[in-house]
Amino acid sequence: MEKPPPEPVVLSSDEEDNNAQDDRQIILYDPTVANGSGQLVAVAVPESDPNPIRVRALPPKVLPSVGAFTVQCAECYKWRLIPTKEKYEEIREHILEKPFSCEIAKEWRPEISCDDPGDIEQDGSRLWAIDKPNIAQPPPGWERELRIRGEGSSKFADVYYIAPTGKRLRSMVEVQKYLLEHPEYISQGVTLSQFSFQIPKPLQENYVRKRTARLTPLFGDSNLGTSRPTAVSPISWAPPDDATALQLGGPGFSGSYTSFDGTTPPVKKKARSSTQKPCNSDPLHKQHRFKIKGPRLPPHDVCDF
DNA sequence: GCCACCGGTGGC
DNA sequence: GCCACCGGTGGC
Repeated sequence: MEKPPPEPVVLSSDEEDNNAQDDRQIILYDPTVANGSGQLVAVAVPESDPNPIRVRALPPKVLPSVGAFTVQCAECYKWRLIPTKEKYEEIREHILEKPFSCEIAKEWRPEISCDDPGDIEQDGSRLWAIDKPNIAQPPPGWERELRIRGEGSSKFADVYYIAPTGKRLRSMVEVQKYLLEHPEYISQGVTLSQFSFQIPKPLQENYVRKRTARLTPLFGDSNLGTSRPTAVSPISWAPPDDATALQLGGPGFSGSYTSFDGTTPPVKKKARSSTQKPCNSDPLHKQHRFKIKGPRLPPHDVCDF
């Protein structure tokens, strides 16, 4: 085959970590747009944090966050960093009809061209995730916020819309309710079509914990209370191994892709004190942390604008 | 008391 | 398997 169909949207994020210089990133690209004109979009650092490189002072939490926005040129396939989140959203909104190219980047980098080296590469130092194309820009005054969850979560990320009043909305249902309660926005022209809670998909397959198998009727079914003593046998599940991670090189990928380093577990797995599961629904995952130990790549700080 | 974050499931 | 939704709670 010739050139792998390019990908559309990419997003990268830096992971902040207090004591570890773990800068992974998330980059998103959209394979669905692979119809010839591929382009990738990357996420840029939120204006609030002009200094993405540095780690926030105290947050003990430390979650990965979007560190940069990038988009792939449909012609040369190189990644171009997008200067702002707004610009990124603008590009992403029409990425299908209007593929991105280095030409467009001239808007903020007059000198740039396909002859220049890419701004960023997939080198394993960051997490990459595939963003969805054509997501409407948020209404004026509103902000669409993407929060990356920690590794091992049940979901990769969450999207929130921040209303002009500061109210955070986390689903279409909430948006609709909010709009109904604040007709002024509706009269301003705000509609549901301007919202999308689609989240990007991490390239690293194991970043998100697989959903625990629906009840496996191994030992009778939901036997409330009457759990068999013998029941739990962690063997039933085969953890993925490095091999899995490698296959990420995936389709349409130029350049090798390495899985993230498994050095610091951003994973927090705190056992929810009160909630004890009826029947050990998920022995495995909680016990053994299967981290992929990839060759830790040399710290490469890519995007830092 | 609030809310950022996470888990988990119902429904497709 | 994926996604939308939302309950619960730990930590402030």
